Amino acid sequence: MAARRYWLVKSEPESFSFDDLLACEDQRTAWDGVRNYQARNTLRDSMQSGDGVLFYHSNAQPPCIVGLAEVASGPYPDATQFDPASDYFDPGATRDDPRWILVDIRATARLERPLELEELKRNPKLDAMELLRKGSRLSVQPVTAEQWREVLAMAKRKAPKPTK
DNA sequence: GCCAACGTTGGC
DNA sequence: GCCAACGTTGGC
Repeated sequence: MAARRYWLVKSEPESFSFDDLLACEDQRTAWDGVRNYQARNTLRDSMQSGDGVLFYHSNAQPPCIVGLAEVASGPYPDATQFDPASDYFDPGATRDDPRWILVDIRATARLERPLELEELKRNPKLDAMELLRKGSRLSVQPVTAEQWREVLAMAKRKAPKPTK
C-alpha cells in the first residue's frame, strides 16, 4: 500500500465552504468542477483514497485554510461535464472518452483556528508551499508531509498578534 | 474594482 | 509552432 500523500484544495466559500462540506451526507461530496488540466491530472493520477487534504478558502476575507479532509474515493469521471444544464458542461467530453475526472472528498476536522494566508506566508518552513508561490492558481495541489505537519502544528499554536 | 499571472484559443 | 487576444483566478 502506497504511503499517504497530502494535498490542498481551494474553494470559494461563497460557492462551497468547509461548512457546506460538513453539512453533506457523511460529510462527503464529489469534488466536481475542476477544469484545469494540471489539477485534473493530479486528481486522476496521484490522489488516493485516505490521502490528507487541506481545505482552503480562496476569494475569502481573509483567505485561509479552514479544515482537514481526506480523499474518499478513487478517480472517476465528473458527471457535470455531460450535463448541458451545468455550468461545468463540456460539449467536447463523451461518456466513452471523459475529459474531466474527480475524487470524493470527506471532511475530517475543522482546524483549531483558521490559518490565514498572511500567517502562512510568514512561516519560513512553508516557503516552498505551492499555495504561496507567486502567481499560483492551481486549485488542486500537492503538499509535502513536512508542510502538512507544520500546518497542523500552526493551528494548535496560539494565533499571532496582529501586525497592523 | 483593479490587475498581475496564467491558461486557452485560434488565425496564420 | 508562434503569438496576440481573450478569459480566469484570486489577492489586494
